[in-house]
Amino acid sequence: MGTQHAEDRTEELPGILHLDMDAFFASVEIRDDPSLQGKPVVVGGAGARGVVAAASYPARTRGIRSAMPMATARRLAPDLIIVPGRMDRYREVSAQVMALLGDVVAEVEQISVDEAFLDVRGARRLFGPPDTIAALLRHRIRAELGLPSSVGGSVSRAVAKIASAQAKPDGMLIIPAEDTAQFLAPLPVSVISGVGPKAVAGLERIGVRTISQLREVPAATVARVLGPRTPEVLRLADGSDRTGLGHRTRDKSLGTERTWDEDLTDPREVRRRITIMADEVAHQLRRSGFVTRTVVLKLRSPDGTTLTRSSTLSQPTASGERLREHVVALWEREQHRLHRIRLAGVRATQLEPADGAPVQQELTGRSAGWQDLEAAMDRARERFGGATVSRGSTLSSEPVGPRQTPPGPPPVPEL
DNA sequence: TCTGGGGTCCTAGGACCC
DNA sequence: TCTGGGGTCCTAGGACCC
Repeated sequence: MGTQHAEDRTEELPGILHLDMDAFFASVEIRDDPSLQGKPVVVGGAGARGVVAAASYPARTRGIRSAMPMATARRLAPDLIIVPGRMDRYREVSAQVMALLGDVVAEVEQISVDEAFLDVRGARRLFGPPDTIAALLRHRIRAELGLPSSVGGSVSRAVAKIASAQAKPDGMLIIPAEDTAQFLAPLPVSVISGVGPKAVAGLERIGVRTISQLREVPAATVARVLGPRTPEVLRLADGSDRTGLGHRTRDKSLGTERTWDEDLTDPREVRRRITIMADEVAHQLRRSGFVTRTVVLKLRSPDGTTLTRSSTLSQPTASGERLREHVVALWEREQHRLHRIRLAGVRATQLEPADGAPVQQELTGRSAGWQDLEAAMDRARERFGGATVSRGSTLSSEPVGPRQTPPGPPPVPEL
C-alpha cells in the first residue's frame, strides 16, 4: 500500500532536532550591548579563581574555551572583555527562546538553559521536512530575539546533539538515517554525551579513539571501561539508536556554592558564609514553591579534596532557620577535618512541591517569628535584589553562636 | 594567577523492615 | 541457634553535562 510505505518513510525522517544556542551567555551580553560586537568577550568570574562560562567566537579564535581558568584566557587575549554573569537575564531570554520553539513545534523537551530537543515528525504537513523547520526556527530566533543558534537533526536524539555541535557556529546539519554510521565513524568518542575525560582515557587504554574504532572492539571489552552504559553507547556508535524525546522530570535539587579568591581559615567565618547560603537556598525554595527534606553541605579544601555531608529533616521545610540549623550542625561536626576552605556550598535535595508536602505548624508559638521575618526578607529581596538583604548576624564577622534560644521548648516543635 | 556554579545520575555500603 | 533474600532509605563520593 502506498500510504503504508509513506508512513514507513516518515518514521525514518531525521525528525529529532537538537537546537543549541551559540555561546549563549556571551551572545545575550553582545546583543544587549552592541559595542561588544566582534570583540573577544567572555562571561565569567573575573577573580583569581574565575573561569570562563561562555566565550564569544572572536574569543574562541584566540583559543579561549568555556571552563578555562580566566587567568589563562587573559594571557591568550590581553584585550579580553570580561562580563560578570547575569543568570536571571539568561533565564529570562531562555524562556523567550523556549516559547518561540513551542509556538512552532508541539513536542519540545528543554534540557538546559540554552538547548532543547524537538520532535518535528508530526509537523511535516504544516511546515515541511525537518530541514525546513530547522531553518525556520533558526531564522525566527535570529529575527525576533537577535541571537544565533545551531540545529542538528537525526533519527536519534544522541546523534542530533552531535550534529548540532558539528554545525556550530550559526549553522545546521541534518543527518539522513542512511548516512548516520558514516557521519559518526571518524568522530572522536568524546563527542558522545556522557563520555567525559575519564571514559575517554579508559577507552584510549584499549586502543579506541574514534567511533569507528569503538565498533571494532568486543562489547565485553568496552563494558570493562564504560560499565552499564555500554549497550546504549554501542547502539549510538553503529547508528542504530532511535531514542527520541524523553519526558521532562521535575527539579530534584537546588542550591548555591561559592569559591573564594582567598581560602577561609576562620571557622566562624565559614559558619557565617554557610548561614548566608542556607538563607539563599531557602529563599530559592520558597520562590520556586518547593520544600526540601535533605540538606547537603559541600566543602572543598585548597588541594581540591571535596567533602559532602547531608542531613535529612524529620519534616520537609523551606525555612532558612531550619536549613541553617542543620548546615551549621554539619559544619561543627566536620570542621576539624578542614583547616582551609576554598569552596563551600549548600544544596537542598529531595524536593517536594510545597503544596503537597505535609504542612509544618507555622503559625503557633515561636515559629511565627521567623516565618514573618523570612517573608519580610523575601519581599525585600524581590524589591532590592539578593545581595542587599541578609540576617543581622550575617553582616558582621563576629561569631553567630551560641544561638539566642530562650529556655523552654525548642523553637519549632517537630511534628 | 590552574581550574566556577548550576545541576543530574549512578554506585555502594549500612541500617532497617518484612 | 542459625539463617536468607528483597526492598527501601540514608549517606558519601564521583563522573558528567552546560
